[in-house]
Amino acid sequence: MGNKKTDFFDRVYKIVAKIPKGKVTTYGAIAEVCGIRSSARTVGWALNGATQSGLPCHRVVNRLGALTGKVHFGDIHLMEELLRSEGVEFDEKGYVIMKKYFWQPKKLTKSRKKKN
DNA sequence: ATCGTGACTGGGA
DNA sequence: ATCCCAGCCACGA
Repeated sequence: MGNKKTDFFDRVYKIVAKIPKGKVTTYGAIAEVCGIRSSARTVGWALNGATQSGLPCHRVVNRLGALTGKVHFGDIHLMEELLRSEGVEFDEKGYVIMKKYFWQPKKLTKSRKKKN
């Protein structure tokens, strides 16, 4: 409805929830889909309250494929294990192989009233 | 109202 | 190659 900024958070949650299992996406990608291409930080801030929302925030990494969210997860090992259990592979640096597992979210069409 | 911070990103040195 | 700086948006104090 008329919500503006709050709607932004909702979009982030929606997108994160749509991340396919075994795939990951970046803050920047989500930000762009949300309409704030230039502010990936805000995405992380939104997820800050999403950790308890039951969203697969462990599938969200930075553009390098590093699990930066481990700070709020408490254990980076946990996040890595979660991704590994989904089939995601890491390189020697411990980064997700973005070239293989990066998932590009699609823009949320507001006009999806008909046809699904 | 302003100021500072942050789960980021890109470009420059 | 690595390190540093500036930009960006939203929120808490």
